[in-house]
Amino acid sequence: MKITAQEEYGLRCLLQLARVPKGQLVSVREIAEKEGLSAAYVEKLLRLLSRAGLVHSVRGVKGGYTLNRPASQLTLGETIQALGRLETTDHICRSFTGNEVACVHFTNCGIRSVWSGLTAYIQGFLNKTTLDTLLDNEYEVSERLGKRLGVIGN
Amino acid sequence: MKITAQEEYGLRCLLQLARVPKGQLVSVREIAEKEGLSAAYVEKLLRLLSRAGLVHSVRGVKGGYTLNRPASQLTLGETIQALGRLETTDHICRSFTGNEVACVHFTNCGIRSVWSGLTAYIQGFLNKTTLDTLLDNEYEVSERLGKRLGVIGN
DNA sequence: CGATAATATGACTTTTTTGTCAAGTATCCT
DNA sequence: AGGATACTTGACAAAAAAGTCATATTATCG
Repeated sequence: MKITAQEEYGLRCLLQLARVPKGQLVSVREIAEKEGLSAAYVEKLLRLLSRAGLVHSVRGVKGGYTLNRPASQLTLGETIQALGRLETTDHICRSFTGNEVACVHFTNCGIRSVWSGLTAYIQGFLNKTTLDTLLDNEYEVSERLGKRLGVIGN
Repeated sequence: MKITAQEEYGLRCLLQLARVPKGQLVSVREIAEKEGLSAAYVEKLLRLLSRAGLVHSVRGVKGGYTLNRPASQLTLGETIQALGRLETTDHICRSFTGNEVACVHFTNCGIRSVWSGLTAYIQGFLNKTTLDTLLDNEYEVSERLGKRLGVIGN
């Protein structure tokens, strides 16, 4: 149960786009520099986000990427889905079949209902969280840091 | 954001132990057969659970594995922790540093508080769920299957 | 005691996920 | 037009996770 690299880094790249004024293009190179990632990798991540329809690109000199919708209308859920996919129970049952063709617990599984409850909740959480919220948090954090110094929190 | 193979299969092996009367030993071979996994793999998974103190083993002919505590006192949280670890925010910050030594958002991160909220909730969910609950679910499922046939549900 | 049936362990192989590269296409600017 | 700057893409390389193997150790039973 963990957050994958693609999810984490992809989200960060998306937030870089969310930080600039609406419609302004940001180049891969800029993002790569700000995030401390290679340009090639950022490119790959943005491609994933682009395929999912969260961002779009403009080619050529002065080109770059931009969000397709304002950050207030982009959810963490969609983002994760685009970058790594929060597995559905169905998906889990299909993946973990051991050496058999189908899961041995197919007709009688006590785990399934728990995973399905868990993923539904996580979905709820992620779908309710919009990207502008993350930026707001950020703002609050720097506010606090301005006053009392060095506290990291959890 | 997904359930890893170790978590899923490890949990299933643990449930095999939870299904037999208290103190009764179950051999790796038995579990492997019932779960459709290789004996070597089951061995590895049980070792993880054993290191974490959830089960213990008895060697030699007639040996096998058994739970250290009744299923009602074993939580999903502990199990996941033993098998794959639900990452803490701290852990996330340390892993995802890109090409830098430390995360570029270290002092001002809007993502961190969201991940930390999310993992805390998931923890809550997992820690409240005990293994006997999973077995109860299973029982209910087979009850239902006994009456009306073929329904899988999500 | 010796054969057998178990667990124990660390090294190894395979597969998946991460991340990079190189070659291509579009656009802008002079 | 031609050079520079950006995105596009699929193949490749590296690293991590999953899964296997060979060998050692322990206990029971005849």
